[in-house]
Amino acid sequence: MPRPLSAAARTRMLDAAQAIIVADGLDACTVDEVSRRSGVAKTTIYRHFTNGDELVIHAVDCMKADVEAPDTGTLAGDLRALIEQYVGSVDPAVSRRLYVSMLHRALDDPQFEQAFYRTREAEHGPLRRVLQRAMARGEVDPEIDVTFAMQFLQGPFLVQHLLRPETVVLDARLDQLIDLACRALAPQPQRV
Amino acid sequence: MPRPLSAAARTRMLDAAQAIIVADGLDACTVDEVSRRSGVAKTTIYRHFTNGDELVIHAVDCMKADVEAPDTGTLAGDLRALIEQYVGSVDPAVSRRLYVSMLHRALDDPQFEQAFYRTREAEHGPLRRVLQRAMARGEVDPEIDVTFAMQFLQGPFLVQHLLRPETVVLDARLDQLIDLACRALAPQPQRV
DNA sequence: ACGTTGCGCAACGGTTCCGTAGCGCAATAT
DNA sequence: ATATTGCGCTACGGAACCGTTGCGCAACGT
Repeated sequence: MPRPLSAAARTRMLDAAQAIIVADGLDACTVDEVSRRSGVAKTTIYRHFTNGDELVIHAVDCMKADVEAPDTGTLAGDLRALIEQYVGSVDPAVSRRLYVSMLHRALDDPQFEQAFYRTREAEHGPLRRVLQRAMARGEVDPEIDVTFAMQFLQGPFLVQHLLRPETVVLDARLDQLIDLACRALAPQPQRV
Repeated sequence: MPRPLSAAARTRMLDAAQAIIVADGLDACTVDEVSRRSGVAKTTIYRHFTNGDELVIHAVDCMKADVEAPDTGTLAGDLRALIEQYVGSVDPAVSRRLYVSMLHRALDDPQFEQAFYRTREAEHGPLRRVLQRAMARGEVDPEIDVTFAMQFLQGPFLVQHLLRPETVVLDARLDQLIDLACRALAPQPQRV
C-alpha cells in the first residue's frame, strides 16, 4: 500500500500558486516560482502534476468567483444584484489581469481554453438563470435567444472591464445601462 | 553627410514582422525570427530600433484596419455598413489573436498599451462619428453619453469576437442585434 | 575613384524557464 | 522497529530570447 502523495504539500503549492497569480499575474506563476514561494521542492511538484500547466490550471480552477442567482422579481433588480455580487467579490485589477492572461494562453492551448470556459460558465451561469426566469415572466421578448441576450448584456461590462480599466462602474451609469438593456430586451408590440 | 539607414532593409523587416504576426501570432514575432525570415541581420534590426518591442509596435501600427465612416442616413444603416466594412477587411481569427495578444502585453508594458489604444481609436473612431451624426439627427436620446453608447454598441461584438470565436456573425442575428441596440438608444417619451 | 559607413555574418554571455537525475533524510504503514 | 517511499536539495542539460561584439564586405555619397 503505497503512501499517498502528501496533501499538505499539495495544498501549500496550490496556495502559493494562487498567491502568485493574484500578486504578479498568471505568467509569473512558473514552476520555479511556486517552488520558491511554497517551499515545496520542484521535484515534488512534478510528482503531483505532469507539467507546470496542470498546476496552474488546478490553481485557477479553485479561484472562481462564486455568484448566486438572485431573485428580486424583476430583471433589472436581478441584474443589479448580480453585478453588485460580482464587484463585491472580485478585485477588478486582478480579475482583469487573470481574464486577459487566460484568454491569451487559451489561444494556443486547449487545456487553458477549457479552463477558461469553465470559469466563464461558473460566473455567468447565474446570469443565464436570471434571464430565463425573466423570459418566463414575460419580461423579455420570447423571440430573443438566451445566448444572444447574454451577449447583449455582458458586452458593455466586458468593454469596461477589459478595455477601460480606469473606469469604475459608477452607480448612476450602471442604472442607466441596466435600464437601456432591459428596454431593448422588452417585448415589442410590433414585430421584431 | 552620413548615409541614411537603408529604407529597403527597414521595409523588409517590417514586412516580415507583419507576416509573422499574421501567420503565427504576436508572440512568435521575435527579433531572431524576424531576422531569419527577412534576411536582415539581427545587428541591423538593432540599428533601426532600440529594442525588439519597438520593432513589433511599429509593425502593429502599420496593420490598422482602415474603416471609413459611412453615411446612409440612418443609425441602423450606418452600423450595418460599418460592420460589413470591418468583417470584409479583417480575418477574424487573425484579428482576434492580435487583439488578445496586444491586450496581454499591454498589461505590463505601457508602450503596448499606447499602441493598443491607437489601434482601437483608428478602428472605432468611425463608430463615434456615426453615433454623433445620429445624435444630431435626433435618433439617439440626447441624455446618453457618446462613450457610453459606444460601449453599449461594441459590447456584444466584443463578446462574439473574443469569447466565441466559433460564432460567425450571422446576417439575421446581426440585424436583430442592430435593431435591439437602436431601440435601446432611441429617445424615449418618458424620462430615462 | 575613393573613402565613409551601414550591412551581413557568426558567435557569445546572460537570463529564464522547462523537466530530470541522484542522493540523503524523514515520515509512515505494518 | 523496520523497511518503504515520498520529500527536499542541488545540480544538470536543453531550449528560446535578448542584446552585443568584432570583422570583412559592399554600397553609397562626393
